[in-house]
Amino acid sequence: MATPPRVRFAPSPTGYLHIGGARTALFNWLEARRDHGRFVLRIEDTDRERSTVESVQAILDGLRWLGLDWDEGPEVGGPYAPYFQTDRLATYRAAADRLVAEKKAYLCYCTKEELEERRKVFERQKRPYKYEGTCRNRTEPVPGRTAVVRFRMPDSDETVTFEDRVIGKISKQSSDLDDFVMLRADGIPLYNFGAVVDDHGMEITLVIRGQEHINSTFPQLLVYRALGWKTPDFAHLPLILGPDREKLSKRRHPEADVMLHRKNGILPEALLNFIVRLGWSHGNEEIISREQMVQWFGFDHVGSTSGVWNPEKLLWLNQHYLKTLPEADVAQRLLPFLAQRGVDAAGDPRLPRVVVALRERSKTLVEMAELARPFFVRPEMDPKAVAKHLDDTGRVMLRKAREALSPVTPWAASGIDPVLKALSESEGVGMGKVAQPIRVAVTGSTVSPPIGETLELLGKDETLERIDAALR
RNA sequence: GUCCCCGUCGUCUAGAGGCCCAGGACGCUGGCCUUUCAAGCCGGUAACACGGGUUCGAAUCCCGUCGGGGACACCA
Repeated sequence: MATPPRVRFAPSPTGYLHIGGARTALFNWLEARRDHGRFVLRIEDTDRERSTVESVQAILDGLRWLGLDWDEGPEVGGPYAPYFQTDRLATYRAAADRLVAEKKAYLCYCTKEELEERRKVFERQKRPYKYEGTCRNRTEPVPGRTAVVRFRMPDSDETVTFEDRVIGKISKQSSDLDDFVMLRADGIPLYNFGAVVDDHGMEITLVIRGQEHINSTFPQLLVYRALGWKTPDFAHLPLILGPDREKLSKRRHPEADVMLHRKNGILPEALLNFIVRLGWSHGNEEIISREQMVQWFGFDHVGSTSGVWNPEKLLWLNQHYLKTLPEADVAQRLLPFLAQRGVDAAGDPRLPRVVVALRERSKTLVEMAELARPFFVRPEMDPKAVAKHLDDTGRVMLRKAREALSPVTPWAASGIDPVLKALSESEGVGMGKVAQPIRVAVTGSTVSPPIGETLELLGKDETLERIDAALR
């Protein structure tokens, strides 16, 4: 507690920001914000085959959309720069050289083909693969080959243990580990080495990551020890599972894409709220603002059981935020969704009122935009709605309604509703018989806010014109 | 297969030995409200994986079984 924590989110830029990554980033961010610490963003771009600059951008965009700002990292710099691993190769080389000199690591000349061959043999024998140490005691280079650097596991078996902030004590036998590759021949580090060198170099005090990394913690711990470095604390977060109960992955779960949710009209507030409750809780609280998260967050209430993605709850939260955020704010965010549907409502004074009228009937901005469209442009008519409500009797009622409506002034729900009510009474029919034909005539569908409100928002001229058009 | 982690309603979870014949939320569902669709309000449904211990007492501690997931690369 004495020194503020330094935490980091270290994604590899091999695709868009996914939900699991976003949640890891969020927990790191919360930990840093709560405790006046620093949130570092480091890009682990050491997989040159798959890393792309587009992915880096996609990840930064995703984090920004969620409002997870980083104190150090790409585009903002910081005292431990650079923050891209491929810009830090000299550091890894130096650490690796030292380990080799101290015989805690060694040069390995085995080829990938040879290793692949051995791996197959192990597989056939149904034994877990482990590097066999072919080069462990080699003293001379193999001509014509370049060497990778391997970590030398302890000769005698021992128990490697650490105290996880979420799970508690976790241990493993070192004999279950093998001499893993730390550095490729071209000097680019592999995860278990690069992460350690950087976490130490960047003075990270707490490593927060997903449970899929528990097993890689053990070799990393041995690297810290070999280098004589103090180890950070670890907190392994429970996994997020897809509906099939398997780890949420880009390959099989489209909902793993953070930006897909944005496209689907989900608000970042809702996504964050949903994600934070997957694995963390604060009593019975369900609706949790960003400020409250920062205030309440702590690892004592992070659970250790995996959570399943639950789209209905996300939608429920989304509607909650749609209903409670200031309407001007929601209106602003709705604009691009309207634009996609050919509606330019920017600056239209009715927009915030339309938002208020629609937010309790929309779960997403997409739904809201669709319901909002008829208020700004002539709608296409839903044939089923027309057939049902604008049949002969419907049209007769619509004509009468039009006559009753035309003298109404001023044009407001408070004046419109009594007129329609009176009509339904004089005709001896329910309000539905009166309102539905009008609703279909002006919005093209059977669903809209209360009829008086709908007509008021639409305006008198537009209302009467649409009724006339429907009557034609 | 080996190793690691996990196991409370369908789902997210509260629960840190008696407050629990288990609470909240989403979903589903009955009702109310109602001019549509919603929203809202009231009610219902549904869980401590199983078996042994420890204890006066266990969802909570220990062991085992079963189940689920994760990791086993010159990916991260």
